[in-house]
Amino acid sequence: MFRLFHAKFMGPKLLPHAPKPQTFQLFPKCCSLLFETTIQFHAVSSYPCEPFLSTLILALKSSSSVSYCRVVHARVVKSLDFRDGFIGDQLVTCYVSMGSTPDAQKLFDEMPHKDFVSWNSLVSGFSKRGDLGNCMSVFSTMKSEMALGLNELTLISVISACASGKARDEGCYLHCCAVKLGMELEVKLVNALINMYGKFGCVESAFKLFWALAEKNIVAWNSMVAVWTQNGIPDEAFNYFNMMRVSGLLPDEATMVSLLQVCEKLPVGRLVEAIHGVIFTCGLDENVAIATTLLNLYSKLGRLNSSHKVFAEIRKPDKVALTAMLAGYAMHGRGREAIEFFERTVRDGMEPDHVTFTHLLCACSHSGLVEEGKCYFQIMADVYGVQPRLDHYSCMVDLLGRRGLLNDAHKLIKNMPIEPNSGVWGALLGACRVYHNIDLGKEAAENLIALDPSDPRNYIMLSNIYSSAGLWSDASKVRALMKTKVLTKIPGYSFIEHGNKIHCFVVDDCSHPDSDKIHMKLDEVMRKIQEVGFVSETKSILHDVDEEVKIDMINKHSEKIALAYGLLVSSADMPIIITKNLRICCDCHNTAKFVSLLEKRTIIIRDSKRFHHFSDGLCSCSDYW
DNA sequence: CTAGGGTTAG
Repeated sequence: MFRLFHAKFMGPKLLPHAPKPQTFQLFPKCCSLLFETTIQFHAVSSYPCEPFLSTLILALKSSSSVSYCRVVHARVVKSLDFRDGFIGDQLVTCYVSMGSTPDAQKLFDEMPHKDFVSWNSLVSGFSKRGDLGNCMSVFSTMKSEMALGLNELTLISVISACASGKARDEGCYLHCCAVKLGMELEVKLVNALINMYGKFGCVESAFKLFWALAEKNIVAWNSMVAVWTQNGIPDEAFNYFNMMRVSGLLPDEATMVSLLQVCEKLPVGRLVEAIHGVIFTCGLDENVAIATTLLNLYSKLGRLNSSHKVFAEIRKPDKVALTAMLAGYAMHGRGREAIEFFERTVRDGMEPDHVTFTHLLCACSHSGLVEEGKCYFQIMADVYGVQPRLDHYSCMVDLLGRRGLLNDAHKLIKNMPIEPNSGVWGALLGACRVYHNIDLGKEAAENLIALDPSDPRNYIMLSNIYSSAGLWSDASKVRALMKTKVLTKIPGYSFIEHGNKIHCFVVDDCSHPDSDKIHMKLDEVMRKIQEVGFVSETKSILHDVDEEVKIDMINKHSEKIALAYGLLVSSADMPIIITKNLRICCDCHNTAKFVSLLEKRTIIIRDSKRFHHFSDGLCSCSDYW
């Protein structure tokens, strides 16, 4: 009976139709049924059926159930020995990927004939879970126990673990190992090293390794494009992309994803459109990963409509794509739409995870949907089994803080089961600034400074809090402290794209060729809006100077200059899109509202936090930001 | 019929 089943299931002719692991994932019931059937077959027959078991184990991997793993394990122990080693390796991989380290270690220790694959199953398992400690310790045991020396693939696994774990010393040590073993020209290994050095910020080392490679394949080129991207050097990323094309290689998924990510740092819409074109010519327009990156990028560049279009063309959006769309709504302050989208996709079978909830909560907070946010925070754990992480707490503190529920936010932080990070305290501080709560603001700022004493923004914010309360001497003490630590304020920049160029302005900027015209336009606009009731909001100015001087200072903010330039050069039917590296201030926010009404223009300002769409005197953020 | 992670997406 079993023979028949076995032959039918695994027979060579029918093999292409044999269920793949993914199938089991989709049909958990099928999966468990299959387990039961197998166990029964085994009960009546001791026929060794390794291939069948290995298929089963593949299914196990996607079931993420340790108990199923143990059931199969028990059967294996009963009916087979480990002479082959094959099943044992598979089971080790299973246990490790499920996070059941003791099971994996125990089985591994019991296996009599460990080969490279056995060792590597363990090493790569730990590496994949980001468990650098176990990964390294297994690696060193392996190194001392295996007389044969080390295998290239094992090294690659450990190198990857160091890359994601930011373990510099270990990483350099592994590079030495590789050199010692004469593997410094093996493409796969070198690519892993390039990636690692890129993650460490050692662009130079990555560069040297790449150019020493005799055979530069597509992955090597992609790795270098990624290195430039991750280290914020867009020019070189494009440069390497072009060199890659000259060398005759066709860009693939990874190339395009990295290249698109470079554009995130650049406020250049036109460039994205050009890359979008390349994606089409390379026949990559149906690729989900690329489409997701593109969707995300358009959102970040202020073009939610374009995001929408890209999303609509994804034939079968996966969880990542759906979350990217949700993030788009959140980023643009479309709370209601985000909730509707979330509910709809969950109804259609999406299983939300911690990232999904981060964006959903973020959407609630940016739209002031306090009750909804609280509710989702609750059911996230209760219904979906997603335990709140730091990001979720930041969102919740932000949500409560925006509404002025500062004590609730403070209580939430105090009751956190995990140590709050800068995101959490930063959210509280932001709220304290808006609602002028000095005591809590001080506490938040002090915690922030303790967490990162080298970040100038924390001092600036503390100083801001004191200034807005009129406590000038405290404010100047903080600024003096900054000076002794040689910390300087990050200057604010505003960018605007026009005529194939990016125009960048700082505060009180007069360096633009058309500077005179821009400042005349700015004066004109400010006068116009003051005539219809605009009043300057100078609370955020931290210096102890006369009101008039303050107004003069605030009127020279970089976003106002960029806005004046936008009004000067762009056609009336186009939105004015401005990018700012810091948060927009209250006064500039008000200015944009008035200008959108008086000049009948759509103004989109992307600051370091989010987007503001101004039209008809209103902002999409409903003054929550 | 089967085996071990080079790059990239929320």
